[in-house]
Order: sequence, then C-alpha cells, then structure tokens
Amino acid sequence: MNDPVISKLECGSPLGLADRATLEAITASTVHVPAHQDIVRENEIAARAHLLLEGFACRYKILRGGRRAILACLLPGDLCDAHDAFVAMDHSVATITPCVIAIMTWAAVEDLMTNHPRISRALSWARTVDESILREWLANMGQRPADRQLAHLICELFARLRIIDRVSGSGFNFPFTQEELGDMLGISSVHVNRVLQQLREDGLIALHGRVLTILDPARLEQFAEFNRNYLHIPPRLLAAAQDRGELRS
Amino acid sequence: MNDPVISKLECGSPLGLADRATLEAITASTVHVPAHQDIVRENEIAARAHLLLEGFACRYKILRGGRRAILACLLPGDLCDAHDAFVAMDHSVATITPCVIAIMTWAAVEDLMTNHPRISRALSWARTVDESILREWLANMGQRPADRQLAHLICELFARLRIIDRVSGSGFNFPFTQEELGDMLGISSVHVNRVLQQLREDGLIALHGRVLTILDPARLEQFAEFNRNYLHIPPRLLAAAQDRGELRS
DNA sequence: CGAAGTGTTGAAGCAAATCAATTTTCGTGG
DNA sequence: CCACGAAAATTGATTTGCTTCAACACTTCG
Repeated sequence: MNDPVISKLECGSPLGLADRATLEAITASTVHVPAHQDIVRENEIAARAHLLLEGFACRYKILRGGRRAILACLLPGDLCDAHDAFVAMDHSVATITPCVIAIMTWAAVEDLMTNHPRISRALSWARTVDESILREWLANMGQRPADRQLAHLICELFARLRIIDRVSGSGFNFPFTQEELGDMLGISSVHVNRVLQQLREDGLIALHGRVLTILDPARLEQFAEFNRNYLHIPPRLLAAAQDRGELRS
Repeated sequence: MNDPVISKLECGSPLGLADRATLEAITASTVHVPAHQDIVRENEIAARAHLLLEGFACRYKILRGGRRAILACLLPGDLCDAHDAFVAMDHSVATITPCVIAIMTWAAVEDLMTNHPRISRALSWARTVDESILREWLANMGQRPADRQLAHLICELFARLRIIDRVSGSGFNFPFTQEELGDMLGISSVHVNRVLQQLREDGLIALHGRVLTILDPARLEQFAEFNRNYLHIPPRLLAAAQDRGELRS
C-alpha cells in the first residue's frame, strides 16, 4: 500500500527525494488505535501532533442533549489536530475504524515548516483544503435536501480517497454506520436509511458489506451538485487522472 | 474609533510598539466599498489581500437553484481572502454594509509572517479561530432548531464585536436583513421573522432600527448553548473583561 | 449460540418551507 | 420635506421533509 501522506502532500506541492525521506522517517514509528476511541479530546492541548496513516476517523462535538455532530471525516494522510499547537481543542477526534497513526512532536512539525519549504507549502495547502471542505459541508449539508447531501458526501469521499489511492475502480471502503452518517449530515439514522435506499433504487450507488460502488458517477455528481474545485486538486494531477480515463470533462 | 486590526490581533498575541506601527502603516491607505458588492469572487485568485477595517461583510456561495449560502460573517479586523495566496477562491466575499478595507500585496503579508513573529503568531491564531467558527457553525446551525441557531449567532457576533470594541453595553450594530440571516442559518426568511419575534417576546433581545440589544445575556447564552471556548479568546483578556464587570462566571 | 449492534419498515407528529397577500420601512429624487 | 417606488418585514394558510417512536429482522462476533 502506498504512503498516503506522500500522495496527499504531493497534491499540495511536488516533493523532492529528501522531502519523501523526511516524511517516511516521520511515519515510520506508528501506533495502532482500535475503532471508536478518542485520539484527541475537547479542551485538551494536544501534547503531540497525530497523523492518520490508515483507517477512518472523525472530528466531532457532543451537543447538549447528547446529540453528536460529526464535523469532519479524516482519511489516511490527514492531520488530526488543529494545525496550530498550543491552542486548546474545541472539538474531539475519534477513530471510526481501527486506525494506524504516527505521533510526532510539535517541534518536528515546526522543523518541517521552517526547514522543508516544499513540505511546508504542502501542509499549508492541506490546511486550506480542510477549511474549504468545512465550508462546503456548511453550504451543502446546511441548505439542501438529505438525498443530495448524502450524494455529495459520497462524491467527496471518493475524490479524496482517490488522491491517496484508496479506491478500486469506482468502489471504495465505506465503513460508516447509518447513525454515523446521520451525525455527519445532521439527519436521523432512520432517514439515512431511507435516503440510501433511494440512491440504490435510482441506480446511483451499490452498497455491499462495507464497500460502496458508484454505479453512475456522472449522474451522482450531477444529482449532488458536486464540483471538485473546493478540494483544490491541482490541474497537473487532474490531467494525469484524465489520461488514465478516470474523469470526464 | 480604535483600530480593529490591532485589537483583534492582540487577542492572538501581545504586540509590541513596532508591531503596532507596522500594522498602522498597512491600514493607513484604505478603500471604501459600497454595500452589497463583491470584494473577491469565486474561482479568482485574489491578486492582493483584503483586510476589513469597517463594516460587515460575508463569505458566500451561490448554489444551484439560485439559493445563497452565507458561510461566514466578516467583521472589522478580519481578513477577507483565503489565508493562502495563489489558491483559487472556492467562494465569494461580499460587503453587507458599506465597508472600509485595506488592500495589501501578498508580499507584504509574507513579510509580516517572516519578519514579525508576534504578528505572525497572531495571524496564525486568527486563522485557527476562523476554522473553529466554521466548525461551530456546522455543529450549531446544522443540528439544532432555528430559534437556538439564531440565538447562537447573536451571542457569537456580540462576543466577536466586543473584542474589537464595537459594542455599547449589551447593544450592537446588527445590519442584516432577515433574508441574509436566513442564508446564514439555512432557514427561510419567513421563519427568521417568526423566530426573531419569539426571541423578542421571550425578553431575550430587543431590535430597534439596526441596533440589537441583548436584554438577558445569561438566559440567551443558556438558550443558545453558547460556549465561548471556540473563539479562543485568551484568559488574560477574559480576566480584563471580568474586572470591568462585563462577564459572569 | 446468544446478545448486542445495525439495518429496515410503518405510522404519527412536527418544525420549517412555501405560497401569497399586506403593511411597514427606507432610499431617492422631485 | 414630502411623495413615490422598492425593499423589507409581517401575517396567515397550506404543504412537506424529516423526526420520533416502535417493532422487527438481520449481522456480526465473542
């Protein structure tokens, strides 16, 4: 399996051999975390930085009444903490599946930012994309019917997983329970169930076991009003994907 | 009127005299922009950075069907662009009221980041807070009834305006139309109207002209489930406000 | 093999949308 | 300063997407 950190950061800035070696050294020592366990907790100041290498995790808050809001979906290659050290977390981060993470000191992150300009540029890009995804969630999850919300989430996950080479054809690992999906979209799990069925009946997706397959990517994106611009994937990578016949238009 | 940029950045890091002078020089040359006009447009790469000095602005996207999603509310002292240069905007920024902005080159921003460590730290803090506000909007505007959403927005605006000294007592300038409020919260303007009336009937707020007064701050915050942690206002400033009797607890 | 978690289905209720009409406020020019 | 038109706010009636509650079936796994 390829290195998701390098694949992802390559999206933000082309890296040199030395950069790759530096990143590989950082991600060499890993920790395994079981599913459904907190990695960082609200109100804490994370002592070290956590880099997700394998598995799915999420940012979340518990609201009054016990309701949980999932604010972001973290995939391999994503940084779990605030990008800023020394600021108390305003939310928690938890694993969804069993995960592999790399733990690094803030000094090491600082070193990357000051002494490795290409990595620094890539990390800055990653932060910009995180912010951008947050805005897209706010727009799309806040203003549109549940079926389009869910379709949009599926399109986004597919696009993000493809960057780190975690898709096979138009299928990918989709380990979320319907309750988790509901917490991401702000709808009840019962409604998630009905909306998922509708997307299947409409021939847009198939879902077997924990593998989701997009049956009709063009129609799904159209239905979801998905526009990948907000992911800020550079043209050079889109062109490469086009050459491999993975994209239309 | 005090300088909102300095007041705000002081929140992120104490500044020295030289820092203040640098910032004052930057904000010396200003541009006036009428209400309801775009400052930065989606898909453009902003040639220069825009710093809001006076007035209210917003980040927004137009969705299919002509619906508008307002993704953030910009107040004096806020940076209008992505914090990153050279990345295409994934949304637009427009004025709500007439605004005064300072326009600076990206080189000047770069210089602040590299040669003025305290300003750099403060800008980084500001970015963290922007991201944090986005998450709070996602959680609170996505998962809760409209009346609490609106109450929460009011609490947030009050807290942010107080930092830059734009409040008098518990009243502040509230120039939004009900349609704009609806676009922020993802609800219809008709419903905004009914919810506003309810908050008034409940004795939580008063709204005359374009001035909103919080009649019962404690009850409003309680009702809104507002917890100011996510604004990352440092204890040293909260303590100062407490001394002035502006805060409970 | 049993228990807990997850997914599925139906029925009833509700918060908010939509549609539509009316009043109030505001901005602008005469 | 007033008159006018446009924008914004208000109100009522109707509809609907989604929630909630509840029961039941299916997995998964210890």
